[in-house]
Amino acid sequence: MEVVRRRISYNKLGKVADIFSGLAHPTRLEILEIMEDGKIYSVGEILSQLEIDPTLLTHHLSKMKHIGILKSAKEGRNVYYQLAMPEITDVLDCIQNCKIKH
Amino acid sequence: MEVVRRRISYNKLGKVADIFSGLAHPTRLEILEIMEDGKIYSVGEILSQLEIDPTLLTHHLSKMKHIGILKSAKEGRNVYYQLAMPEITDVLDCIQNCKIKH
DNA sequence: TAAATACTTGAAAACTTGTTCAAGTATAAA
DNA sequence: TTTATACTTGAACAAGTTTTCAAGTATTTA
Repeated sequence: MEVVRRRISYNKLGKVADIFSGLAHPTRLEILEIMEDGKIYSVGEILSQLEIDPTLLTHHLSKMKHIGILKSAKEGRNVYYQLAMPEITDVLDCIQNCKIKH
Repeated sequence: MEVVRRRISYNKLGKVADIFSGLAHPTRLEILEIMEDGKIYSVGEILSQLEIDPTLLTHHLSKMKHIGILKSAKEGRNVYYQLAMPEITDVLDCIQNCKIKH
């Protein structure tokens, strides 16, 4: 059997895998569900929609920011987060349409 | 700020997150790159294209099978794997087109 | 029937991630 | 200026994942 020429380097696959890791948690998907409209949300606004500890939310948000899924800006005493990878909304639409047995 | 009605249950988000976990490893993405043509591949054929230990490949394949990304069938002394979620090829196309800084 | 091939199993070790806790910083309001 | 609000930090622990190792099974070939 012939060896297939690799189209994507292992290194790039690693970066893509990191993005998938960023999506591989139900709370982070909930956060993306809130943010998928592309609007800006403060941590407090996100917090008010999730039943989760503020510290844990910060950890999830900073992970998503570090991966490049979200970006943030401080204004006064609030920190505002926003989607930084709008392509991800397509992935979310796909999830909304897809039928998973539950 | 009004509380948004959740469109997807936490439970379903958990299942979606499991699928993303299945994609969250460079070797598993390499496997999908091989399998994205929808054809059937034996473990040995996959092995010949990856520099990886057979045991580790089995572990990755069985994880992907368990999540529902792949399916398998035994024939003689070979085991053949195949994509079970063809939607995933769209995701791979998307990765191929997407520009990640490296 | 014995040996080789193709793959799997399950447990242990090594590593990574998720969660909680106790404190810390920056800004705004009293 | 003290106090409250909004959020972050980092360390400690728990939980999960990846990798390796030492067998093990099923099927075919010799």
